[in-house]
Amino acid sequence: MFKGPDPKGYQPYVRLMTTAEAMFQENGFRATGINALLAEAGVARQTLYNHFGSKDGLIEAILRFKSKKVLAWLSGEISRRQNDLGESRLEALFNTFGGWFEENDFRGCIFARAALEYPGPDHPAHKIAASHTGKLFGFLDTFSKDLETSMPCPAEHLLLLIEGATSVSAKTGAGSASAKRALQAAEKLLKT
Amino acid sequence: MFKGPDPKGYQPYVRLMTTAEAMFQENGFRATGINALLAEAGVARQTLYNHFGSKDGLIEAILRFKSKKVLAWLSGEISRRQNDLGESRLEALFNTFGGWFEENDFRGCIFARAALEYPGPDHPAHKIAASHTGKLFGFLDTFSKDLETSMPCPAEHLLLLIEGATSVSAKTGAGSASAKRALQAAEKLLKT
DNA sequence: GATCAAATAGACAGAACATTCTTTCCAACT
DNA sequence: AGTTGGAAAGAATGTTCTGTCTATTTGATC
Repeated sequence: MFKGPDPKGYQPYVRLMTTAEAMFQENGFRATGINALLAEAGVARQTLYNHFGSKDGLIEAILRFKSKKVLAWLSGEISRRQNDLGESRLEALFNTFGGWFEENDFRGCIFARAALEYPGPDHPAHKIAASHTGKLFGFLDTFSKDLETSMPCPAEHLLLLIEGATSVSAKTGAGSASAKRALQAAEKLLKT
Repeated sequence: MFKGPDPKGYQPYVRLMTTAEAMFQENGFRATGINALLAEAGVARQTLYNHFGSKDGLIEAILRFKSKKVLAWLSGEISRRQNDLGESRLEALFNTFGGWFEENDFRGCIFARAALEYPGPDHPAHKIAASHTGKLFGFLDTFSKDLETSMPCPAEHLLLLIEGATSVSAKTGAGSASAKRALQAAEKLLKT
């Protein structure tokens, strides 16, 4: 195993982040022990505490990181689908989520999990989950500005449909089917 | 503390169930330890294992019990709101959920939590969560039969909106506001 | 070559965890 | 009166958990 300071800069930090992201994603926060995490990442125990202070600190870092990553991925993927696949804006939005649901390692939304594993509204992880939902709403709000429609509050409705599809997929493994239904509903609402 | 066999029949079993329901609801499954649970219920350790075999067994029992309870409560509450408050069927449906979101001890849906705390699709708890979603869909399906509409697949859309509102409320504490939005969307979809 | 910061290995503490076990106790039934 | 079954109480199991501490090693910098 590797020893000494990192020649390339932040390898242990990065390895920690990526494995934590993967393991929290796969099994949840409480179910993922520090020991297993460190073994998987090939990182020393102290390194974790030097960087993050505690397991909770690591969780917060992961959630903050993920929030940015998700929003960036979202707008990128939407553009990509519009350009490469010729999908409409709305199609691209829901199909992006549909594609996510179809991934074979899909285990639900990490922010929903954070909010439910730490249900106290004052818990840092819960707060980040709430804040991410706010940012997603903001994204949908500007997203729906370009959407020519007389729909009264498009972002609210889009958020509901997306969250619903995500939740249903996480529970039943319905995959992209629920995203298709959500798209159907959104299209109907748009034409109002 | 109480001793000996139960004069009224199943008090320890019942106390176990009710406290487990409350504590799993409040803090989650993994976060709720057996010791705290037993202390809160005032029940002996062995009694739990005699009745349920394991903590997982207790969790399964709670989820199965809750599934029936929720569906019964749902139809009861809908009828009540129609009769007592003069709400329409659709209003009653969403306002029932809205009322739930407003409860001060609302911490999200216990089935969503089960599915996310035990994300493996083969885990018993996850399966029960999936099955409950199926039953909720069934309920919405018969519910929407009486709903005169040309809406193509009403139950699917209603499920998406309800799940969405529940998920958003659990994360942001939006309360009944998200239920109102969902109702708004459902009404729009209905008129199609 | 010496120094310094960062990472490693691993022991360790202390708590919490689920589960098993034994013993005691009491109420109901025979 | 004696037996039985369910429950209580709590000790003991072994595991896992987070977090701390120490000592060592490494690579980069001066």
